[in-house]
Amino acid sequence: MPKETFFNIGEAKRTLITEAFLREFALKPFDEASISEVVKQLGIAKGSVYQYFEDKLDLFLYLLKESGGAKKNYVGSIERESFPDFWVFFKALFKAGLEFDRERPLHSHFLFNLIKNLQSPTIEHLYKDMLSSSVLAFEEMVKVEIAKGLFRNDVSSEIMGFMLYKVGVSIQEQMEFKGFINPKESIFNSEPVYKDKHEHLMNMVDDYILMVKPTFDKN
Amino acid sequence: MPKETFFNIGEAKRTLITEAFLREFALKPFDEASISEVVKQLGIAKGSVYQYFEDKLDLFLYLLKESGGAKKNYVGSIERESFPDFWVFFKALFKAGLEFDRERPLHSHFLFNLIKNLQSPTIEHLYKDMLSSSVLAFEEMVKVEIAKGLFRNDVSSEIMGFMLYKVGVSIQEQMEFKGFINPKESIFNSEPVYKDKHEHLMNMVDDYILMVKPTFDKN
DNA sequence: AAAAGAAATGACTGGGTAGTCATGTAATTT
DNA sequence: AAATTACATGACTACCCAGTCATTTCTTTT
Repeated sequence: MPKETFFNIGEAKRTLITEAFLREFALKPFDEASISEVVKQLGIAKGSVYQYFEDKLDLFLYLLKESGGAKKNYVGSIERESFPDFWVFFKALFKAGLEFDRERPLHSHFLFNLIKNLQSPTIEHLYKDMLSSSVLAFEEMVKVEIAKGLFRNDVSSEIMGFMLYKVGVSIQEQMEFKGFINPKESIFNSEPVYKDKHEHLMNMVDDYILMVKPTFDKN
Repeated sequence: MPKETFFNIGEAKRTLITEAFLREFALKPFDEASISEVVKQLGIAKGSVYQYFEDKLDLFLYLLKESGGAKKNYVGSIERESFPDFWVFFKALFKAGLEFDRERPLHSHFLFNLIKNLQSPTIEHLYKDMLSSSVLAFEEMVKVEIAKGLFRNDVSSEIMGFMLYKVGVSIQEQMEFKGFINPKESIFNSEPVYKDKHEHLMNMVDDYILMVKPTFDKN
């Protein structure tokens, strides 16, 4: 948790600082991200950062919480019950993700790089927790569909949940792999990752759904 | 490429040095891996390393080539033609991977950590190349199956190839995620990652095949 | 206006790193 | 045995970093 100080300095400055660090941690793994460099960019003293935060990890966790919270505002309201079919629901999640990306590009960038970010030895332990919670969420979705009789029940929900999680990640990774999006460049230009690529992504999602439907659906 | 010197110092010493660095790069991302620490472990002078190699990257690339070559000796001989069915072939690849892991644990460790390893900013450019070649290999496999009329042709081979690659990776990741294997610990104990877990992995492979077959197979 | 409190500062500590190079030692050739 | 070549060494350079803290500057309260 940041110190009191950080919330007393006024929103304008707080935002400026937050955004600069979001950028830094979106570009580099935790251990490579440099506080010294960011304060140079910001034109503030390094000591100030330690008036606001306990240490580097505290700062990182703050950014993580902020970004996660911001994304929840977009994705959190989407409920399975509002959709007739899991895959329409699945698409809606991506659609919401795109809105998040458009309106909160820096938070989006930060979360985009999170998986790579967490590989740093110093915060390895966080990785397992994050992964677990993500995978578990997908596992729960799978269980619901199985209970509804819509997903097959001859494969364990653990494996299906993990696979479903991987499908979600793969879609984004393939967008990057194929050069349709360029996260690093987007951060540099302060643009959303999926700027002008909304349709492109949704098409990719459609392709993936078409492909993996038979792996999950009953019959 | 290592310098001449490295091949003049005798196999025993060369192996010792190689293995120590394989361990280091198996444990840490490129930028975190420390030459200083390894030479301390080895009890040799740091300067010696720079008699053998141009720089850190040269050393890393040597290890990469060695490990890749070693793995090819196990996996390279397996040909699709020898199997009636793609999935039997797919299983055979994993089976060969297990032999490699058993007999060349250090190389196996190194390659296991490679994906994480390559996230380091310094060698990011290598990442794309490595990923490309892996994905392309799977894409080619998919194309062959489509041509044979065994895989569906209503999804692009690019997406299917990428997915197939991801399936392979996911199997290993889930083994780790579920705690069935523990790479870090295995390195520490100088044991194969899949020691006593061959059957376990092959069962996981079977589960995955059962699950994803409908995504790839025609009908 | 004076005093008290809050925030900003940057030099400094202690730690780490990759890579260099002049010097020393060992092995090989003459 | 002398000369030459090959390898080994570790102190040293030049650079990073996170985090500290006494001091100064600004802001608010008295």
